[in-house]
Amino acid sequence: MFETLRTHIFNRVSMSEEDFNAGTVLMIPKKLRKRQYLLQAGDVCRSLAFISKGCLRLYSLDEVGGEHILRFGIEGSWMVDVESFKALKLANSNIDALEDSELFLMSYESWNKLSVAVPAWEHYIRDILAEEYNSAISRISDFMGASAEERYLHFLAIYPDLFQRVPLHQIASYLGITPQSLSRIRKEITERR
Amino acid sequence: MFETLRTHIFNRVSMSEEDFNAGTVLMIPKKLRKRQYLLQAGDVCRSLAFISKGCLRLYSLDEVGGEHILRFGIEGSWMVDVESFKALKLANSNIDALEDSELFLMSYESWNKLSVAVPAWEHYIRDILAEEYNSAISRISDFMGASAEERYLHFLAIYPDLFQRVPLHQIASYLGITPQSLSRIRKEITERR
DNA sequence: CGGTCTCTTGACGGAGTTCAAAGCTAGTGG
DNA sequence: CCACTAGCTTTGAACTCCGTCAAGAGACCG
Repeated sequence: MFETLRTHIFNRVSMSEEDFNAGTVLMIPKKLRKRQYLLQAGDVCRSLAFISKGCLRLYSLDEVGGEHILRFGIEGSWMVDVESFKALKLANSNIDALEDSELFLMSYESWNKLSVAVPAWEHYIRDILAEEYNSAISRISDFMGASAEERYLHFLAIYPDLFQRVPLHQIASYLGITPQSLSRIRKEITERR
Repeated sequence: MFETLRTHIFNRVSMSEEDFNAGTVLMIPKKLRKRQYLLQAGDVCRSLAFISKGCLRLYSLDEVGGEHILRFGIEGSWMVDVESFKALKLANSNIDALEDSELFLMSYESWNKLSVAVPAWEHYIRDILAEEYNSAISRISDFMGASAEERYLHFLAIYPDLFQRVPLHQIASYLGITPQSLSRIRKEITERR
């Protein structure tokens, strides 16, 4: 049941089997259907979510209703609106499922207890946060120095199978370009080889 | 001596005076002159740096030698190459001073001891990391949805006095545009009022 | 002073957007 | 099981923001 999570943790930090179980007993399984919200802007993000199967996106809306995908989450990654979860503030972002998905939720309260009781879990989550921070930084770096085509190629490197799983216009949104532009970039790439 | 740091911490987490001191005794003061490196790409980032006075920048270089400023740090903020510090890897980024600056350094070893011994410090740093993560996310959001002018206005809102302290071309680099474009944007803004 | 660093302005070009239309695909209900 | 519709993708044409190249004017410091 927790195999994906076990692998994810043990690859990163050393943790005893008991410590691992101390965390997993606090987790609640949840299934999400395609298009179903995990979090809607205006609500409070009360849980950390580990994705054991499927694909989610975190996105915000601009003044004219356009969606900006800030992050994809696939099996083996965590999803949370950090800003909202940290202080139980109202969220500015939305999280929904791009495929039927299976999650394990850990509530704010459970997480606070766990992080005090089991330092290994605190370290694990801090590690994840640092990783996410780094990938955010390299994405900023990408926006500053790379063309849309280069960003698309980086995306393919980071999420090798995602372009076959999610619609093109979602990927375009993640890259910060229009679907039309991404369509042309794809054409350009295939024509070159 | 540690007044800026004291304010910064006590605004964020509750911490006893003893816990606070347990951290500050581990910190080493350091002065940096304008243009002096705190970290050079290829070295390892072995310290967290709290800026009590001055201004630093963290930047990377692209293939053609262009500088991309990923972050400014002013008095009351922390500077570190997270990727390098986390696992003592070789850094891809540079950190240097834009003004004569005063720092307090906490070494990797000190930080590890402290975070185990004093959970309040661990929470504090985790909090900072989450804040930085959020500001990285909102910067990405900016690159996706906002024009260069809007990004400049956001920059002014976040760093109200920085545009008087650092050269225009550094700000342009932070915004991901050329100095020429920023010059024109500024002109445009002043002409409109 | 003289050189380096910084900022401004102009002309031109290109990457990506916007608007519009049409073809394609997949899901849904009759 | 087919037909229909909504969502997705592609393509074209015109336009726009910003980058590039180039030149010159201040400002600061040794």
